Amino acid sequence: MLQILTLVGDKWTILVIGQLRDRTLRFSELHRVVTGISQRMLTRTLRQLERDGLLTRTVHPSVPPRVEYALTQLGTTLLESATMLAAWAATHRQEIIDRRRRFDGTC
Amino acid sequence: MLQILTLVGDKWTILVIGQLRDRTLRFSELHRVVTGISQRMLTRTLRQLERDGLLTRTVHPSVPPRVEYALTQLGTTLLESATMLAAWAATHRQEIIDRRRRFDGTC
DNA sequence: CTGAATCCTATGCGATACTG
DNA sequence: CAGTATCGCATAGGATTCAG
Repeated sequence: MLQILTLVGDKWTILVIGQLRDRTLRFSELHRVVTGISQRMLTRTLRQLERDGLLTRTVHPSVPPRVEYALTQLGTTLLESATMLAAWAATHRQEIIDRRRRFDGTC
Repeated sequence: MLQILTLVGDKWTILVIGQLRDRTLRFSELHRVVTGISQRMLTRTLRQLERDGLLTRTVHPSVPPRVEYALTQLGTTLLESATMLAAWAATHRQEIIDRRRRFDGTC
């Protein structure tokens, strides 16, 4: 249970599946659109998501190699749930930032 | 935005606010009901949640000291959103565990 | 009881270099 | 192109000790 929530809380997980919302992307394309992610972390994140059945990894045997990642239906449902949380975050973002500033000021 | 999602993804955050869903708890009570949390992490988690306005910290000047923690309305809305995600996790928990096992087996 | 401060270890993760 | 392997630093976090 905690492992599942930890999955969602992971910074890169959300960003990766967010990029795959309605399209298929190659490794290099993901590397480009997920700003700031290292090759290492992208690989690891994709492996875990594949392992959990949230996305599929399709290898097209060609030269150069071509690997495409796409959300599964399970991954899509997770994205939808996570989107709700993102909506909460977006709604209260400024409020929280303000509180933080005030809290830090009163120390 | 990411900082907000990271907040939710944090292991202890969810467990702590979950315990405060419908009641006020003292530091020592939280320490007892949030299984496995160290004193250090409980303190830090509570500070951050207070800083972000998700809970209130009330000190009753007495001997021995008595400090009570309670969710704010903002904290309650977060808990509700997080609960939706927890519902997703609960629903698909077994499925994910199975997929993991199968994935690990085919290596 | 409710913390704050210190120490110490494990791990996370970026950077870099190498492979099919 | 799509990774794997290795190194090295920074940070997280547990254990312990001290304080109001």
